[in-house]
Amino acid sequence: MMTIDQLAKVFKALGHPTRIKIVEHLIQINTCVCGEIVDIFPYSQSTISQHLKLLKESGIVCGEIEGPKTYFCVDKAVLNQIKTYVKNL
Amino acid sequence: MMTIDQLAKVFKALGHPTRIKIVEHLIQINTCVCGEIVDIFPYSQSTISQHLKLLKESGIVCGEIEGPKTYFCVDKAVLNQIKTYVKNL
DNA sequence: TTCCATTATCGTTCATTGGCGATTAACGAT
DNA sequence: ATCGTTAATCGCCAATGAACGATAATGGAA
Repeated sequence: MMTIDQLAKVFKALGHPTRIKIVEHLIQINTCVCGEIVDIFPYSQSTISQHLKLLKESGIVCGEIEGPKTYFCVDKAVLNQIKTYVKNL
Repeated sequence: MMTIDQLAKVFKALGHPTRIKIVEHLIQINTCVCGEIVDIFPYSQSTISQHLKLLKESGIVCGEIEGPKTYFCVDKAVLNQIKTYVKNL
């Protein structure tokens, strides 16, 4: 089970339109690199990188460094815990 | 359907442990006044009032003024929309 | 090894948040 | 009409967030 603090962190991470859209995109295409997200959104590379960092720190997203690239994806386990929590509210 | 911005607002409102607990409490007891919440949490009346204001502005909570008191409750319609959204993620 | 591509981090700026005490506003009861 | 109860608002402060450009760091390719 997630603690309230962990839950709050994830909700906080989702509390920004751009980050919601990033998560939706990650779910759709399963995995992608930072640059691809930068291309989609009208924000600078550093801003997107910062959003991804927040999402990672909350646990909802994980990133695997592979060479010079980092592959980001949604952590299904965490997502499922969020789903379960919200369902039982 | 809710817009991404509305969703983000609700998630942001839930992005604080105290506010999550307030919402959980409101769901359990259906409706209650501000003072009752102040009694439960170790924060001042003004702080709790501010949290409730944020929750109201996000739409997840509504408050009905009745005399000197305000009765707060969770907006089931909004909650259900959140549930639906999260389920379909 | 030198260059390019990719991402992370730093430093800055402005706005927002979270907490508090004090004050104000609104209403009921005396 | 005054007083007590209840909640909202104000002003303050320290901390965090969101955006940016610039810089650093890493690894592949030439």
